[in-house]
Amino acid sequence: MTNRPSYYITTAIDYVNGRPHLGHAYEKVLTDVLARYQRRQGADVFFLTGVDEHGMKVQQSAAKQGRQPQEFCDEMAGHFRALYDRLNISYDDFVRTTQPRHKEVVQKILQQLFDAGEIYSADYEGYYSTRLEQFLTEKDRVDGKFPESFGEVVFLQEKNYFFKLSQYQGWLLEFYQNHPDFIYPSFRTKEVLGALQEPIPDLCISRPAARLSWGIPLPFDSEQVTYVWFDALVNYLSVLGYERGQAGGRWPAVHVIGKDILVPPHAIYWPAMLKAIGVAQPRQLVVHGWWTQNKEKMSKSVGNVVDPLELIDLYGVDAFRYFVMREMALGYDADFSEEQFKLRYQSELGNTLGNLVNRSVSMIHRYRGGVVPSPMEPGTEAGEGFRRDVLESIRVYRENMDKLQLHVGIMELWKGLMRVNQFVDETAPFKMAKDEARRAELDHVLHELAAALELFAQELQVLLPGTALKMCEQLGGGLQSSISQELHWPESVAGRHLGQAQVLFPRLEETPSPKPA
RNA sequence: GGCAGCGUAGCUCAGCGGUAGAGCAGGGGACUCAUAAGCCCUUGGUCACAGGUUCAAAUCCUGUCGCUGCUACCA
Repeated sequence: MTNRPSYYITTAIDYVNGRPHLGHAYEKVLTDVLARYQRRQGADVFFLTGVDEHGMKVQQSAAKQGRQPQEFCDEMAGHFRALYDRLNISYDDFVRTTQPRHKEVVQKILQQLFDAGEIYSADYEGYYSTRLEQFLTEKDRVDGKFPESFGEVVFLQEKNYFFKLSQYQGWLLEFYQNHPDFIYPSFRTKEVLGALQEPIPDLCISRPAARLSWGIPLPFDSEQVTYVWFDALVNYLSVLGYERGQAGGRWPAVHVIGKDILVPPHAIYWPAMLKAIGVAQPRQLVVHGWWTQNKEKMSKSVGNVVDPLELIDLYGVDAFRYFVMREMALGYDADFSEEQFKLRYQSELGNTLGNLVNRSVSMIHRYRGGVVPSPMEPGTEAGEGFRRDVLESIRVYRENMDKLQLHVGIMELWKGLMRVNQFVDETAPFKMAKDEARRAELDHVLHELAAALELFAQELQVLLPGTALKMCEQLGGGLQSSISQELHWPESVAGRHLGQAQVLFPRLEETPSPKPA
């Protein structure tokens, strides 16, 4: 047993029908940063990500390639997992909806609800497009006819199962009125409340197995397979284990999702489902926005989809993590442009951070043989000011992280780094080095530099885990997995033997023009 | 149509009741430890527009315009 607070955080599970893109990568980095941040705060973090593998599109894609759905899923899941490993995502578990542990929980929940009379069967009839594999509504008609794009349209009558969602409308309304901070950013709550103004119909949760075979069979009707939400959403519970009304010990979760799956799935279906099975509501929904590319919507048809792997190959994992966290205000949309990426890389990572580490480590090597000297006794007013400014930037960074204002927090941290660069110039250790009489002063300045960098390295392991590790190697120390309550100036760096100076973020070469040898 | 978010320096954004801010980009300067990096100074905004509340409004209220998004009986 531990007395550390539990923190269960999840990403949306990605649908394996397509390759992962920038949006997928962003969401996982975001969740990873929050998870790592909480771990440093001392929380007992459990971080879940994974993939959604059932459904018509997967069934069709597999068939198109003449393969079994499971085989197809195995390959696609591999792509996602490979990307997340590449991104240094510190997930504790990777769920796949085709895993037995998941199917078992889905069936338990369906059976529980069926037994409780929360699920009923009904016949549905309507026009159905065989080409799109979906039912059509009257508004799909153009001039009284279904357009050519639907292909053959037939009138179908079939049996389906429904979840009594409509009876939770009043409860949902009240829930959101009483929990204005359940969704971050809170303005999204208004969208949910808006949706709840209209009557919500019961939720169809099944498909005849004859039409859709790639899914989890209903435990009470083998002719039917459950459809989308009772499969996908349940992943959040299934990895924790579930017995009637009893979620695993790490529940409730913080769900990180995109704005596209807030209403209705995560804001309406999921709370109602949890309520129906007697499980507590999630702790919070963190809803992020979308990336555009040079102000245009990213889409496969426009051909402006950004491949995260390409960027990582070119600039490194940490540069990618930095950019997506720094550029997007959590909850809002942001624009992706490689120009902007390069600017931030060069200026903020290369110059402000990388060069600072490099110049500091180099000076300690050059002037003190790579051993961090001891500071002077009670610092001067100016020296105290430096410490105070650095600590303040970290304090404000954390304050903003706590409020999920990640990009603001990062800006604050960089203000601190700039303060250190400023310190180098105002104390000019390279001038002190030429004057033997200023030996103690130089010792002090070099110590303060190492101490400041030590502080930043420890903070940066959340955002830039690889870089933080490199910084620690150069500083002759190691990463601390969790933080102490009070921020304090690390005098313990005195006496450390530094590692070799190494460039963290190499300058980007100009447009490669062939140079004569 | 309903609702929401945004509209602050060339660009990206912070500020959200008390004399307009940061980073980048542009211009100038002093330095040399360092990835021709860093530091200092500087150009640049009637805080979309119009009303209102207030001793005082980017900051609160109303309206207008612009951009974006969500939503309008897919079982």
